[in-house]
Amino acid sequence: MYEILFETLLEEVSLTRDEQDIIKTYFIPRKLKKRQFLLQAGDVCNRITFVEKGALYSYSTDEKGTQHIIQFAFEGWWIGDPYSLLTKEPSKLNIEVLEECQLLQLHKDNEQILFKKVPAFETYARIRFQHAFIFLQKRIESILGLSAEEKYNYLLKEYPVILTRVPLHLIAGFLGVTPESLSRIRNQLTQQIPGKNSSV
Amino acid sequence: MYEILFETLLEEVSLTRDEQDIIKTYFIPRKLKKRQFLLQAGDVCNRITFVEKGALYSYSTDEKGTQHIIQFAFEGWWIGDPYSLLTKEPSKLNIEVLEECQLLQLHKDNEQILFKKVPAFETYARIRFQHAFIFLQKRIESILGLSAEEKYNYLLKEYPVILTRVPLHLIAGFLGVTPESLSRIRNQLTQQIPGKNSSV
DNA sequence: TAAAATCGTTACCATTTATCAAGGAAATTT
DNA sequence: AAATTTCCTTGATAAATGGTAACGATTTTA
Repeated sequence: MYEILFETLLEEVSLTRDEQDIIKTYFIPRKLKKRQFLLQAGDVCNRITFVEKGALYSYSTDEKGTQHIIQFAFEGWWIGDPYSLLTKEPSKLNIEVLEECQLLQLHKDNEQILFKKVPAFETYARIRFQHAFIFLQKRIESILGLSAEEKYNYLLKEYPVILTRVPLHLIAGFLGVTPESLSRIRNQLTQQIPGKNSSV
Repeated sequence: MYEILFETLLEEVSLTRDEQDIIKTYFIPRKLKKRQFLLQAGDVCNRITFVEKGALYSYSTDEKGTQHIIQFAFEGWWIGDPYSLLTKEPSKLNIEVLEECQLLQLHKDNEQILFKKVPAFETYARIRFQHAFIFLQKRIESILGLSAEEKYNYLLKEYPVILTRVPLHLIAGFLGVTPESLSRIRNQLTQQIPGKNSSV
């Protein structure tokens, strides 16, 4: 149940058995089925969620009904709405299940308690945000100036796992293009491959 | 010299006089003039930089020579290349001075030492990355699905300070549009304003 | 102060991407 | 198994944005 969590934590910090047991007591397991919501827009987010198994994604919906995909989350990833968590304002995000999930949730009050009891857990939190920040910075770099085709290729190269587990119209929402455009791009790409490199 | 730094830190965590003195000893002051580089692509970034006074920006340059603006930094902000800092790989970013700067730099080894000596400083680092993460998440949300005009209006509303201190072609690079497009957008907007709301 | 570089704008045309509409394949539900 | 929904694709057209070039205005440099 907590295998992936501690694998993930131990990649970044050292934790004694005792510390691991303390941490364990504050995480609450939760199962969700496909299409269920972990968070609905309008609710305040007050837990961070670790994915032991399954897949989810967070998104906002604009006036036209277009989904803007903020994040996907698979095994070993964290998901939540840090803005709502910080400000206590109602979230503008939905977090929805893509594949049946085994989750571990930590209430933000308990997170603060854990920071005190297990300083290494706060170190982990810092490192986690640091990584998440880098991830987003790279994503922004990939969004700025890249054409839709280049963005898709970037995803294909850097995060192929997303392509294999997420429907294309959500990937379109992640890249900021329409599903139709993404479909056309993929069509073009497959037509380029067949006979190796045409210029040889 | 360290006024803004401690103002900024004390907004998030408590620090005794002693702790403040310890922190002070690890930060190295540095002055840079307009157009000088804090970091050049190819160099490894091993310091984080706090801006006491002035303005800088970080960017990458693609094959076509287009600048992708990653970040601006003004008084009270941090700047660096966290990816290069983490991986020790040569940075792909340039960090250049926009307005003469008074900076405070912390070497990453000293940052680790500070985390041990002053735990509250690590707490601050966590909070800082948390805020930075939220900032980027909002930026991504604004980039996805928003038209160039909407992106500009978003910037105008949320970060007007940027508009007042940064040349327009850099703002274009920040929004991911060409300077020409941004110019056209601004032109359209000024033509809409004149007689209040035309539908009244 | 003269020369050079930077910055912002505009015009024209090309390209990319979105939008609207329709239809088929596959998965899910009944 | 039939019906429904979801997912992906394709075509035709419209809208948004980019690329190139040229022009002053301003700032910086010599």
